[in-house]
Amino acid sequence: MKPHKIKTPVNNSGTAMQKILDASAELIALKGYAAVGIREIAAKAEVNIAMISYYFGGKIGILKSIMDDYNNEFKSVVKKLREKDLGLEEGTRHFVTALVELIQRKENICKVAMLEIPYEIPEIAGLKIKMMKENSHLMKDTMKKYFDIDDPIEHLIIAPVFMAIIYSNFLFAAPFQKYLNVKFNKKFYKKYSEVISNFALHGISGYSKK
Amino acid sequence: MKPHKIKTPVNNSGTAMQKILDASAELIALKGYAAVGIREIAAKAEVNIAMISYYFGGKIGILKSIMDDYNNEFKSVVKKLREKDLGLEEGTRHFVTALVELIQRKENICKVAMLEIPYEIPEIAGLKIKMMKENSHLMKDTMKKYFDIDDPIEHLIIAPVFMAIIYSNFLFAAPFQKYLNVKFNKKFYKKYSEVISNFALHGISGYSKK
Amino acid sequence: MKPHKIKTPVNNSGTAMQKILDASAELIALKGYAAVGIREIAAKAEVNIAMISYYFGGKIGILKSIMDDYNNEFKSVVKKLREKDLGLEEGTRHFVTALVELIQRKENICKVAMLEIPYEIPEIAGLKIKMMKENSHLMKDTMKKYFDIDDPIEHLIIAPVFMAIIYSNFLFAAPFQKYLNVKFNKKFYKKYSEVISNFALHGISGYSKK
Amino acid sequence: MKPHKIKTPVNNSGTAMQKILDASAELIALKGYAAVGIREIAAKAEVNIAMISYYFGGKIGILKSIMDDYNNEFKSVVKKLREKDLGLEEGTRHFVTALVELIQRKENICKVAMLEIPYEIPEIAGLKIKMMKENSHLMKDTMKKYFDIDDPIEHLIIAPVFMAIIYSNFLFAAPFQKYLNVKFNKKFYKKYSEVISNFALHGISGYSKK
DNA sequence: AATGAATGAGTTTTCATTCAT
DNA sequence: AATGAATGAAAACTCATTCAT
Repeated sequence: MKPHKIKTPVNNSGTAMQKILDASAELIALKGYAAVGIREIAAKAEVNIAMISYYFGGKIGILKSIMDDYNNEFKSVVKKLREKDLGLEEGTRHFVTALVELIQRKENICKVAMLEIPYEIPEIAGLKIKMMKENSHLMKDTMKKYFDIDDPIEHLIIAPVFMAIIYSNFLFAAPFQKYLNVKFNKKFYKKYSEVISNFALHGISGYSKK
Repeated sequence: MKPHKIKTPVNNSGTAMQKILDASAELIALKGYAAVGIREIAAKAEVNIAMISYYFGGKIGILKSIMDDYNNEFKSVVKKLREKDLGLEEGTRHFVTALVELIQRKENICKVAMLEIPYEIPEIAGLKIKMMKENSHLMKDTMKKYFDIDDPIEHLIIAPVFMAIIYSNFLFAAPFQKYLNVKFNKKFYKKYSEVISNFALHGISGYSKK
Repeated sequence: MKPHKIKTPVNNSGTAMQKILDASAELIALKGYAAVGIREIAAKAEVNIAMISYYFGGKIGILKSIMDDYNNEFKSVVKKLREKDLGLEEGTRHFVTALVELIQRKENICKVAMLEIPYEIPEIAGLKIKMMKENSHLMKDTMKKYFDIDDPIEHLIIAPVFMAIIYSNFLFAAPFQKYLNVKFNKKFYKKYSEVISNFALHGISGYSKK
Repeated sequence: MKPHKIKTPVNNSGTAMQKILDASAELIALKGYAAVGIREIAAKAEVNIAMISYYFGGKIGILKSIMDDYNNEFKSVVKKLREKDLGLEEGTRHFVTALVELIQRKENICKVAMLEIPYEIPEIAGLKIKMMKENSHLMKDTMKKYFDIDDPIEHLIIAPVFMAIIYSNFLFAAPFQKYLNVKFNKKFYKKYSEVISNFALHGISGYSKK
């Protein structure tokens, strides 16, 4: 298993490389990594099957690429947020909005990065865990400023709750979009950001410092 | 593809059938349905490969079995809750507690049933959607009693949020249990039920009728 | 790459396993390991392709099996020879005869084991080197009894020379058998043993102790 | 398959062509023709993959080139030897020395030419057989002058024995050089030529005319 | 002369399933 | 009820070659 240097993705969106990434993200988001074959991907992307190995060094390279993409996007969101140094409420609303915007823009990428746990590549699995911990700490620090939460267990509960709320639509509704007679369009996601932010802020308020 | 009547599962837990189900649930929860092979299952369950086709009529039969199991459990939870006819707060706490208890008891079954969308068997996919809609309606009716929510879109947002909160640990923390130096034991899940209930009740309180 | 326990070869010669081994040895002896495909092997052996993975855990397992077979045979030859405790001349003749007999009996196995160096499986490559060293030592000890050879370099030259002589036909003539209008039959190999033995004994005589 | 005229090799050793040949010979000598891919060759030679088809008309062209090179070298050795018209002993020593020198100088070329039998290109396979026969006749004629060998079978045995002796190191020791704690350097090969010559002359002496 | 992208046939391996016993 | 052998299709991947630039 030789290490394949994944060619740096030039996002010229007509590119074979980009077409593969797009097709992959869509299919994997829908069916899961293992259930999608490279033939299917190649067919959807309208490229030759061999291109996948050529560009990504194998099927798993695609997943790696997607994860990297998401990680970069997510880091960028967090970084921008920190620079602004907002208060609790505004900070929460900005965070939610930015994340929802990201989800809208790269829905498939986000879904794949969230749900797939690539045990096959410990390198990525490790990266994912690392990010999770970082976010967990970030959230803990933020919350300590505003809330009376001492129990480490509660932190362990609340950080995932936040992520789950934000991703809720997208985990438990979006997959059934076509059966639900709804369109998850811009307008919807605007509303969504608001409702989610409200819910989160009220939800956490039980702990607010007197 | 002849229709195979799955043998009614006699839950004598030493049974080949039960061993297959247990092994399957664990593996599928971990890796996803498509990523698990029946050889792997047979090996873990310590039964002969051919037994799987024999008992379940094929790999997909296992998934069907798991889904059915979850559905029955979930229906039972809802039924019991309805019989009790509790108020909002107590009702919510009971619901959350019952669901968390179910997750503890049948973690793998729940995870598989939640996350796998078996497009391959429209019959099950349909069933899943049907259940989702039912629950959505149930939740909508309940909420209408207590809250000022008119916008159908908001309902569409809030129902998944509830599910997401309840499953949050389990989606965003449990898979990394061994990396997080935590034990998700009974004590943890007791706390978890409380925190989640509080969060949900506070979260929704923004809409509470004056 | 999971370690596959190669099923213990039951040499019932009608067996799928044996048919695969026979076909493989013949083809690999002719073309070399890398040049032979498992489809070709399966076709010649008249078994299903999947049987190769089933029995040998993959193409490389066949090579391993062949090497093991040869090693056992060779060890058996050496062991028997040692038990007899013969003098130089008789010992040499016996050794050559036994080896030539082995070559006749399992020509393809011998050729493959001699010429293929399975770098892909360090385990076997190592085994091969180990055997080579053992034989080298054995030969050195034997020769010290009868000959005046001190220079370690000369030992390093002479041991391979012996092997080369014995295998000469088989390396530089047998592959062209059909072009040479000869039949390498029993009668030929009887003569061959004699000539080789004579040649070796005379060849080494330059070093004989006065 | 159009006939490709291989560009006449200009042995300027920095040339892409020469780099390909060097890399190929080394790799093929190590692993065998079939086991080596042109990508591997191109990588080692540090040229673009397409260059191989460009210069050699395909992978097989490389092998052809190597074989031709060896054949020319070998013919040159034989020709020079004939011109000198030496006696048995001196002739043998010269022949061995010249061949060993050739092996030293072009080890990989020799090994490839000796061991690879390119059934895929009948043209080369035929050439190889033709050379083999010529050498065989040459040797037979030479030996008839000095030895009492009538039996054609014995000739068939002895010619390969000679080749095998000369190539012995190189077949049964050189591949394991790094495991044997030896350096096969100039000094070694000088000794080697001597020992081999002695061995051959003594070996054949059993047949010497009274 | 030289390159990187692209191709399609080829490779080995794995899959879920079925069969004979 | 239970097994180990066997199957054929499909999986991912690699190959030598060719093309446009």
